Amino acid sequence: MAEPQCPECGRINEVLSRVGDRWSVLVVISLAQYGVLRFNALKRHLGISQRMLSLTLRELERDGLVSRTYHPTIPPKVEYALTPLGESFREPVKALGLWALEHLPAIDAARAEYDAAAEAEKKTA
Amino acid sequence: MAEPQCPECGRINEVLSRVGDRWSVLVVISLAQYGVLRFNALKRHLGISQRMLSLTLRELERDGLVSRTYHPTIPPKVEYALTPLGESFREPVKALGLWALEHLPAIDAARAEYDAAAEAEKKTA
DNA sequence: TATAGCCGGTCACAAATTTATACCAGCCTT
DNA sequence: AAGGCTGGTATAAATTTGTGACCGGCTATA
Repeated sequence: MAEPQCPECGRINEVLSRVGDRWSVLVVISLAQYGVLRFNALKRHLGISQRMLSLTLRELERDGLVSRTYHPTIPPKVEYALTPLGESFREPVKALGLWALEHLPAIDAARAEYDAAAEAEKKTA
Repeated sequence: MAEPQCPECGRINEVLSRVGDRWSVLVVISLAQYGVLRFNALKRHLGISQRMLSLTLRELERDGLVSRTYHPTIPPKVEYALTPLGESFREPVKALGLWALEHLPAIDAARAEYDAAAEAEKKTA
């Protein structure tokens, strides 16, 4: 892949490839909603595999969006919460989520139409 | 992967997995900025591979966010632009892009700190 | 007392996705 | 005649993602 002509695109790309994947977005949404969540609570809530949750949380922690607190109780607890940087990510993420929920029907309709047209095309050919 | 306990997460996940990947976001940002762009202009602008641009544009077209106009001139031209649905996606995407540009330094700093701590940890162990 | 389960992970492996590379046909410039 | 531009596609390699088993330490159930 060549370098982008547009340097901003490179930088946006860079940060989106870090925190822009859908698991990260969903983790941030969930933490924003509940404040604090434990590992397995997140896992059940999102329907994510242990491995991906583990990786996603470590990356989010590394990027400073999420804090990890280990409680050496019995049984041990690990709590995850948003940092101030993570909180600042809530706004754009919320906007994205709302748009997603609002326009999902329109997208589904567009998809169906496109697929129907493609199908008709195929029969013509 | 199990079903999510949270049905909203499932639906947000669904739509984000369609239009939430970073190439789609960057294409929308670019089209929002320039209005109309040709295939190779987008390619050079974003630094994306031909294949991924081709796939991304076809998905965006299928989901009704982008329109594709073929001009059978010599040499042939293919122009891409945002549809009204795509236009409505500008706002949340712009918020995301701005957040990305604004907080990239903070993320880089958090990363550096995390990595330094991990490095120190390793030496201790 | 065995057996099973929750806790927060990790490990090895398989499957899916992304990327790089080469190629296509048609026309234009050098 | 050689190479470049147009908008792509085909193939293969590299990377990312997901699956299932396993870990030690504890507890509740039968």
